[in-house]
Amino acid sequence: MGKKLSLNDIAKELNISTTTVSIVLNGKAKERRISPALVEKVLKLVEQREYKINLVAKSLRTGKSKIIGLFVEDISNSFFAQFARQIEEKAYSSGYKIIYCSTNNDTLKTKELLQIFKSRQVDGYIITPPKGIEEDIRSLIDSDSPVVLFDRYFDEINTHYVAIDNASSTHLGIAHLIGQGYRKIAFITIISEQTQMTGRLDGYRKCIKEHHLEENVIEINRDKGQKHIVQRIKGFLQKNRQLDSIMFSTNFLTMQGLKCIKDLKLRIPQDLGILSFDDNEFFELYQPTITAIAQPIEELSSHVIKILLADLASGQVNTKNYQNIVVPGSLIIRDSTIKRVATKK
Amino acid sequence: MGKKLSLNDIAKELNISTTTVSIVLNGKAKERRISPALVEKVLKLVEQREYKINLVAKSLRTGKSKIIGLFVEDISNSFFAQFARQIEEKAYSSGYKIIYCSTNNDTLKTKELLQIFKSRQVDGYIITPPKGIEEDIRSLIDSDSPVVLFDRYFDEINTHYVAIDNASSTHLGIAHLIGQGYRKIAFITIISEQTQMTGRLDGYRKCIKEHHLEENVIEINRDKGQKHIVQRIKGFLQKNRQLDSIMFSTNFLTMQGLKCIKDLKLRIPQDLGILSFDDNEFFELYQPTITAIAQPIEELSSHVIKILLADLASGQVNTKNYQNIVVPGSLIIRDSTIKRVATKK
DNA sequence: CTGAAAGCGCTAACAG
DNA sequence: CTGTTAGCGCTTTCAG
Repeated sequence: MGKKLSLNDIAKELNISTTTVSIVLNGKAKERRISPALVEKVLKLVEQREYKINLVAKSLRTGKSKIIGLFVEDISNSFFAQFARQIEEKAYSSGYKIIYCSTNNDTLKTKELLQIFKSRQVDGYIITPPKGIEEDIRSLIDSDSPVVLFDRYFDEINTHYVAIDNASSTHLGIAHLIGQGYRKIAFITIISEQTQMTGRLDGYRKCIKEHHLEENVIEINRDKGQKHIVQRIKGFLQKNRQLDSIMFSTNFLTMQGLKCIKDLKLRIPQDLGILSFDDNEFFELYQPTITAIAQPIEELSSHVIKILLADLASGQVNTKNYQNIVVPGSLIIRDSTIKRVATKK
Repeated sequence: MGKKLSLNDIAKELNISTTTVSIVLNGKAKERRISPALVEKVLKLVEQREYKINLVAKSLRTGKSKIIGLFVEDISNSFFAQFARQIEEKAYSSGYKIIYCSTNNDTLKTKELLQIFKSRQVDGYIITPPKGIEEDIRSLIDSDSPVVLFDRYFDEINTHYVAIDNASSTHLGIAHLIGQGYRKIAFITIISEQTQMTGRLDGYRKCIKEHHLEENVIEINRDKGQKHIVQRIKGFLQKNRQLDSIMFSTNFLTMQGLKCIKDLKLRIPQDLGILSFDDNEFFELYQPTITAIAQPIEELSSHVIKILLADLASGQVNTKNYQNIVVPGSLIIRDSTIKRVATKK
């Protein structure tokens, strides 16, 4: 209760200057040659009085905060949640704290949030950018804040980024379907200009073309809500009975798709082979288990934090040498795409 | 690039004092009777120069931050993730930002984090507390920071809290099993002294006792990792073939349990009725669908934010009148506990 | 080996 | 109607 203890208070109590206390507390006693006896005394009183530094004042003075801002699209999505958790752990062990927020792919909200983080002197940023914030990213970099984009990026703007190779991973998946004898392969995705989505669509198209098959793509407006998505998928399935397999471009769509398939009483994989971009704990539990392209979250998060910490340590953005890291996804083959198990039991 | 613009800079440029600029920017022009002409001029320049306030300095001066700290046990758990997202939205629309972090139920980490938040002058706290931080919570309250505990609480300490009625909800679930003709009902839970867990166990015990049935509880050490959990559940199921149903005390355990049941090729609900505390998108998709106790996340988050904002608005903790809100869970009956569908097809 | 003094950018009394 | 002054709590030259 009452006033919080300040550096000054404890300095007064010892009849020394705040400077000295500050030096001791920042572990610079050696280099500033403070006598061990004094150091001892300071530390003791600090301990006793339970003095706690005021980080706001420190930030104001130093311009640093030891905080990394993490912007994910949606923290309630398991991919981002797991990513966030790993980043948090890794940052923590390097003395950085993470503060995160969901952008919901809302450009305006993201701009505001970015502004707030900036004026709180956040030291570095990890961002899954919504469209239209290229300028804000650039201005961040211009003001010497390290930024690593994640999951998606902008072709027109030079930054560090870490992402999965969406095209080749999708290609891998479609090739697997074809290898299993599927020929009428649809691709269900959301309307998006973002690289992670266009990459997936490109991978599908490329593979289909290479095998001289027919494209069948449906792009759904995600903003219209879950009901709309389910309706679209269901309608699509009903009107395209000739399809023998489907690839969903995200986790989320796969879940909705499975609901539809269940409602329509289609059998997997006999009536329909199913492949999901993004893995998920459920998919190995579902009956049948669902084949998926898994993103190496651990690897992605390691890259991201490594790049960011390097820039943070060097005190400046490594403009000469932007890291653009693209890692392959891995195909986890399960029962939903294996025709030969179709007739088991 | 270069120095950031400060209040002072823009004041100088207009040959007025920083005070005036500050007043204008804080919307107090009217009450301080600043001339509309001047206000206009200030606003215009601020716009033009893209001046952005330094919130760190503001916080240092005012002692406030317009930030709420949200401590959840694990952000990658869907229950907490959804909760976090709702809180975020609600706080946002009241001018507060959320910064969140996962405690992982780690007392030490939580203490550290709490300290950091405190010294960053976070205005209010929403916490799912790990054990052993009673004192820290108390000290927070003593320093006049509003705190709302969530999901669990401490009997010995007076605070606001919002939680589900664990005992009655579990009781409801067990009664449902009994109503369906199940008699040998086991309860699989984790070792924990926390109220949310003890409450669930109590509810089970009470209901079993009322019906003169035999208790069968297994408590698993969660800290030993996922493998250990699976082993324990599997071993338990193998050694207790007489069981006709199981209630899992959390989402997470249910998922692991379903894996075991699948491996052991037990049929749900014929061989084993399954009931989960905590619902989950997957449970309505699984074959068979899984009966669950759902927590009303929307309701919980509304209560939490309302209580917190009230204290925040009043500028002090409402010590006279702590809100202790306990809401009932709802039983969502699906196929996993319905014996009569056992022989379908 | 230690301290004085300046100042980070902002706001709030109090004076005009 | 507007400005002066002081100070939030800390770090950092620079001078002894």
